[in-house]
Amino acid sequence: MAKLKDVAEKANVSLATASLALNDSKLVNKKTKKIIRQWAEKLNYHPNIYAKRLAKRKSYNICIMINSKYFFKSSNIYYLRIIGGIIEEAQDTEYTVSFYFYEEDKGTKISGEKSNIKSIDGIMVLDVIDKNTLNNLRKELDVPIVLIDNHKNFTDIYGVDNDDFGGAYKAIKYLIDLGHKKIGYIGIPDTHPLGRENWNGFKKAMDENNLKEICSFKKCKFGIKSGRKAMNHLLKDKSLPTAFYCVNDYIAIGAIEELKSKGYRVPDDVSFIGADDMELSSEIEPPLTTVRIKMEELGRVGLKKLIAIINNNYSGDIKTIIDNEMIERKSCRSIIY
Amino acid sequence: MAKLKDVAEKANVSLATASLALNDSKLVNKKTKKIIRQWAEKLNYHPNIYAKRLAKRKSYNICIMINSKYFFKSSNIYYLRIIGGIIEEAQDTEYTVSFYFYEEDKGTKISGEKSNIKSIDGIMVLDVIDKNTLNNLRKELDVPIVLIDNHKNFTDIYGVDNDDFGGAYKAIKYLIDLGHKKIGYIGIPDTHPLGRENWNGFKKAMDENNLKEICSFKKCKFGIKSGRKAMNHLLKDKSLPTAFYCVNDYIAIGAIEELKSKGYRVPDDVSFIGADDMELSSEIEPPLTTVRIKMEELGRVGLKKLIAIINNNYSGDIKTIIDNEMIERKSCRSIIY
DNA sequence: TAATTAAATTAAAGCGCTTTAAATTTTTAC
DNA sequence: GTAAAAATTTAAAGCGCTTTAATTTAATTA
Repeated sequence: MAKLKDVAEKANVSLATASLALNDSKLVNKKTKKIIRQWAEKLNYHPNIYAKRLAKRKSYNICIMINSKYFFKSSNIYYLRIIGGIIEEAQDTEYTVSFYFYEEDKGTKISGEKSNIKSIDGIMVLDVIDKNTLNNLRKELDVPIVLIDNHKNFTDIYGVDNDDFGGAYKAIKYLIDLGHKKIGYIGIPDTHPLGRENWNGFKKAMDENNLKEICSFKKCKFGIKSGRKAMNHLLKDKSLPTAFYCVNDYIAIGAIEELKSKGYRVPDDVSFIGADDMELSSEIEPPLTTVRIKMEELGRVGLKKLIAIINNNYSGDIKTIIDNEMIERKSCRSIIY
Repeated sequence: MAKLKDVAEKANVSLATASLALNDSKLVNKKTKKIIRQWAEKLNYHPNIYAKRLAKRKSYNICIMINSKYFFKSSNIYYLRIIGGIIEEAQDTEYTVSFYFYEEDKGTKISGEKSNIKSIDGIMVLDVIDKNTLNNLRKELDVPIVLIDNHKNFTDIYGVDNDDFGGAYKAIKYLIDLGHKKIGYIGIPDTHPLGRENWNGFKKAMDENNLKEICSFKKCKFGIKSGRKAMNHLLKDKSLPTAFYCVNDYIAIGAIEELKSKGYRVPDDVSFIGADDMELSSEIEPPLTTVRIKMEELGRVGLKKLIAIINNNYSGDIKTIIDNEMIERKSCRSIIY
C-alpha cells in the first residue's frame, strides 16, 4: 500500500508538502497541490488512519452507547434504523463509529476495563439513558455528548429528537380532514415524556377544532398485547369513536385485532392511525396508516451534529427536532359525504 | 491520560520492559511484571490503540459488510440480533468492528474511495452476498473472510450458518412427538438454499416416521401476506392437516390469521410451528411455538472464528453450524389421547 | 573465583503521519 | 537593482507504542 512518502517522492516534494497538500492547506501552492493530488490518486494512496490519529492526537472515533437491556430484550427495528442512519452517515466522513453496550447498574466504571472506549472524540446515546450513567459518562470521558431520541429529558445536553408532539398533532389533523369528529386516543401514561408529548399534540389538534376528547385510554405499554387489552377495555364503553389515534403501531395493531375479533370492520366502522411505522405495519390487514418516525434521519443528523460540536463549529439549537412523515395506507377512511 | 512512559517511570524500568510486561512476554521477570502491572492499574493506564496498531502494523479492525439494500428495505430484527452478538463479542477482545454498507452493482470498487475499509484485518459478510462483490472483495482486500448465515453458498469460504435443515427436522419431530401424523409444510421455493434445507429436514423427519407429506405449499416469500395467501390457497384443498410447519414465523403468522378468519381455531383445530422467533411471535394470539435461530450466536461465533483465522490458529471446519433452540409457546397442541 | 551460559533489561530505530520553526524562493515596493 | 515582505517548501521533532540487537545482571559450572 502506497504511503505518503511514496507520493511525495513521485511528486518530487517533501513529506511535509505532501501532507499539507493532501489536507488542503493554504500553505501550499495550487499547482503543487494538484500534482500531489494526482499522484495520490494514481498510486491509490489512502492515509493510514492510525498514523493520522496518532499524529493528530485525535481519535476520529465516536462511541454509540446503547443500553444493552433495551437492545436485547425489546430489540426491534427502532435501533436498527437509527444505527443504519449513523453508519451510513459515518461512511461519508473520516469518522469511525464504535458501539458500546452499557448496563445501567454498572454505571460507575463505564470507561473501566475497556480501553477502546477511551479513544473517542464524542458520544451518542441511543434512546433513554438513566441519570447516573449519563453523569458518569460526563465525568469520566470529557467529550461532547449527543442524545438521540431521548424524549427531551436532560434539557441541557445536545440532542436530536423526534417531534412526538407534532406527530400526534399531524395525525389528528389528518383524521379531522377526513371528516372525523369523534376521535379516540390510545396511548401510554403521561408520566412517560413520550406519553405527555403525544397527549399534548392530540389535545392541541382537538382543541383547535373544538373537538372534545372521547374514548381515551392511556395505560398502555408498548406492544400488541397491550393494544388488544386497551381496546378490550374501551369496548365496554357505550359508544366507539369513528377513529383512533394510537401512539404506536403495535398498540394500533393489537387494538385493531381485538376490534376485528368482535366483528367490527376497519376502516369501515372505525379508522385507525398509528405512529412509528414498524415493519409489520404494512403487512397487517388493513395496512396501517401511520406517522412514520424518520429514525435513520435521527441517526444521521445526530452524527452530523456531534461532529460539528467536536470541531467547534456547531451553532444550532441544543435540541434538534425531526419531523415525521405521513404514510397513508388503508386503515383510515373518509367520512365526508 | 497515563501513557506507557508514565508507568515505566513509576515502575523504574525502561519503556521496552514496560511494553513487554504488559503484553505478557516471557522475556520479563515475573516480579518485574507484577510491579509494572500494578502501576498500570494504579495509573489507570490503557494503551493508545492507534499507536499500538501503527507500531504493530496491524489494524485490529474487522469490517462487517452488509448489503445496504437488504438492510434498509427488509430491515428486520435479523440483522439487529446478529450485529448485537458481534458487538458484544468484540467488546471482550482488542478488536474493533466497523460496518460497511455495500451495493451490489458497485461491486468493482469496494475499497475505492473510503480509506477506512482498507485498514482491516478481516471481513465478515452478513447474509447472502453476490458472487461478483465477493470476488472483488477477495481480490482487492487480501484478508480472511467469514460469511455469516450465507446458507452454504460458497462452500470454499469460511462461514457460520444456522442449521436450517436441523431446525425443520427438529420442528417436525416435535409435532410428531405431540401425536401429529398429518403435517403440512408451508415454505419458500427449493431454488432458495434456505428452502431446500428446510424441505429436506422436513422430509427426513417425515420419512423416518413413515409419514407422507400432505398439504405442502412452497411458493411463499418471506412475509405475513405471503403466509396468508398460502393458507388461502391451501384452504381450497379438501382436508387440512392437524399441524403445519412454516419455514418462518411471518409466514406462520399470516397463515394463522387467514385460518382464524375462516373460523378455525389455533391450536385446537390445527397446530402451528414456525421458525426464526421474531419479535412478533410471542405477541400474537396464540403465542407462536417456534424454532429460534440463535442469531446473536451466529454473530459471536463468527467473530471468534474470524479472529482465530486472522491469528493463524483456527483449525476447525470451514463451515460452522449453529443449532436452533425450541421455543415452546401455545400454538401447538398434543393430540395424544 | 573466573569463565560460561542463561535470564532480564534496555537503547534505539521504526510505524506513517502532522506540524512548526527555519530555510528557500518568489513577489512587491522603492 | 536591491531590500523587504509574502509565499512556498522543507527539516526535524514528535505522536505512543513495539521490537530487536546489544548490554547488563544473575545463575551455573568448573
